[in-house]
Amino acid sequence: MKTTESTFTIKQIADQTGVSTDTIRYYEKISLLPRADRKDNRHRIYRQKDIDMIWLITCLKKTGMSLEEMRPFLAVPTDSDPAQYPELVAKLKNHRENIVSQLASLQQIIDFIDMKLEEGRYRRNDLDNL
Amino acid sequence: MKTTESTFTIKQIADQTGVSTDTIRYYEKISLLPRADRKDNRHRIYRQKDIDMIWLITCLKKTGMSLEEMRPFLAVPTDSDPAQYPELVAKLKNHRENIVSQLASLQQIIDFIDMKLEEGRYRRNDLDNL
DNA sequence: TCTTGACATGGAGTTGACTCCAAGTTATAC
DNA sequence: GTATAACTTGGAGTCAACTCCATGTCAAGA
Repeated sequence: MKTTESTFTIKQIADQTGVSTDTIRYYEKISLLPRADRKDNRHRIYRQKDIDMIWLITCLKKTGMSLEEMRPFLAVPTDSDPAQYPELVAKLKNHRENIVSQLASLQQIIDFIDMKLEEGRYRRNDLDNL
Repeated sequence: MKTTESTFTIKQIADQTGVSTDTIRYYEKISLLPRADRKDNRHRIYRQKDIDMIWLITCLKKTGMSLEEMRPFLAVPTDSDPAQYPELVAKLKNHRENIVSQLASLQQIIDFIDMKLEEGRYRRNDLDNL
């Protein structure tokens, strides 16, 4: 009872994800993305899971992860049992810690911004309170 | 009743902040940091506020902000009234929004990691739940 | 059939952010 | 007084991550 999954062109997923077609092809070239399926005319075709993967890349990028560092994360089959990949589990845990401490830093910056924005009466050593 | 503030060498603040001396000089060269005061022997001297500023740079960098983008943030005198800088207030508000949405994305990744780590029984379409 | 447009490929060029280097200065240790 | 170490400067080199370009293919419309 499998419904036919809708497919997209490279331009369409570029528009959807905000990542340029050149960049998507670049990600494929460096094997960050798997080689996309092709139509008879050699044009790439994409499915929802490809969009998810590009979204994950942009999201990890925002956390300061380099393309090289995120390779192992992208290599996990999305329907797999993580217990099968102990090294990856360690990496995930480690990056989780990085993100958590980053969250704390971000929160501090937001606090600083809020203080700057909302309280003109604090005139001294705002940065000290970071 | 002003106590003499302690000063540091470039090497010392490099060690304290985890930013290399070359990078600190580079930040000064591109005027991201103000020109540091010099001793008689032309060596740079730093104070606590300089360390705070470098800390702020690394923190903003982690939020995905480029060096160029953070210039206006660094230009605020730390003892100033933000109401005097309406453009900066707008930029701060805008970046605050960016960070908040980034926090949400990070939280989603953490949820994804936790799911991967803690629940081997979810075998299908984990990414769909992002 | 000819043109147009969206795609393909390989490779060169660009940009931001360092990172390294050579040559010079100054203070301290021997 | 000379060697060593810690700094100075200007500028060149490196690297990741694109971004652009020339050239070519293919399908559809006039």
